[in-house]
Amino acid sequence: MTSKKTAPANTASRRPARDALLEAAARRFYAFGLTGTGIDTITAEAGVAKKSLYNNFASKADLVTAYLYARHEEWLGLYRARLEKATNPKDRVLAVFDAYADHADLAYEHGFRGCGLLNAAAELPAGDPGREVVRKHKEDVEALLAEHLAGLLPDPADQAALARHLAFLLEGSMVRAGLDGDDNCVREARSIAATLIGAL
Amino acid sequence: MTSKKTAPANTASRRPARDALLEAAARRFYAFGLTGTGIDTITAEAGVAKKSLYNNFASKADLVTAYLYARHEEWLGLYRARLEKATNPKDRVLAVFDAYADHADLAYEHGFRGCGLLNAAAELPAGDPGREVVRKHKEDVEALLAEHLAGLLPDPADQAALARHLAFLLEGSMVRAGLDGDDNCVREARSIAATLIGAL
DNA sequence: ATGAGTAGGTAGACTGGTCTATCTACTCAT
DNA sequence: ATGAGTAGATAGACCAGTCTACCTACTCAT
Repeated sequence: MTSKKTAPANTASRRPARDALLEAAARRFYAFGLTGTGIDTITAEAGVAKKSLYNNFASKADLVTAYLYARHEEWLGLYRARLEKATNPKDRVLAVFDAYADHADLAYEHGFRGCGLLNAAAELPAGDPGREVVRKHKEDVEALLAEHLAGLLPDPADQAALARHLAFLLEGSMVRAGLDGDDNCVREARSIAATLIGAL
Repeated sequence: MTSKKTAPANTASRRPARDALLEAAARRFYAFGLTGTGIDTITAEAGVAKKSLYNNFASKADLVTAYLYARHEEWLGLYRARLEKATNPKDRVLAVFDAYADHADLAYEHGFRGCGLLNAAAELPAGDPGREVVRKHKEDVEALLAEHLAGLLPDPADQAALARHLAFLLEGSMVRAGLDGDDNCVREARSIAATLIGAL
């Protein structure tokens, strides 16, 4: 009775090349930059044929875009996990800061270098569509802050203003954390944010 | 007689290759990144022989380091000009923000892309000495803030804490400004900072 | 159940071009 | 005649991307 798929075992044994590629690309792109990482390095690290890269992605630029989206999703996963544990508006705001710290704490075998999306954007020239993806991500994060602030501040203008303040604070701390190679700055920013919200 | 130098006209007409190189490198590195800019592009834009590059700099990495220091100095110049016009501690703090906005307003023929030092650091791998130069610059900026805050806050611990808060705010706004392509975020951060200081 | 087709994988040669860096040979002002 | 510049050839590594040739697992019609 072949109506039941025996496939799962097989598909598991041969891991889709796309996943291996994306994972290797993420590691290398984060650690050594977009331009600093060659196609051959990625296929070698993924243990995959070069043909497989071009079967799954139209070009290196396409792989870069996929990396950008994957990193955004990765952060969202971290954030959602933190959000579940938050029981009040204040903790939900701080969950955004926690997710950033969590992202910084992921085991980076070649060292922590700050926000991967920002680092990627830094390599892209002014009009590049990839920069737009990153801009969007940062706006999403700010919107999340504003949303949770709605539970603490009645006036939408106040919500937006404080969300912006917190977004700048968080972003700046992440930059400095990347330069330091650890997440201390982000934790400091979290506590500044907590004070700011606590005063409401 | 040749005792009187006719040189000035000559030295002016034949501008030192080093300066032309540094200027071209600054433009290209900022707009297209460190790795994204080749040596040939730089010498061509500088209108200089390749040999002249290697007469004046040991390697491309050496040129990158010179670029990093030059950018730091450029910002310092902008800051000092703003500082001269400030007559009280509050305005001196805000002069730091103004200098960032001024840096953003320099005519970038290929578009504004945020802090050049940060963008450069984003391309350098974790242990690279260039990252240390950038880290140092950001710490200097924070120290400047703390220094001016001393005229507003008696407790050194309070000065340091607020300096950090303002430094994160400023840095984060610069990042977002770079993503947007204009300096609006930095101006917003300045006004948030003004409110924060005004409340003292 | 078998056998052909299909989808997606492997290894690696190859093209055309770019990268950093070195080097030769010439010019010119002091 | 020396030092700093010019133009440009050259070396050797590396780049993105294409391509041939082969392999393996799964699907499905017979």
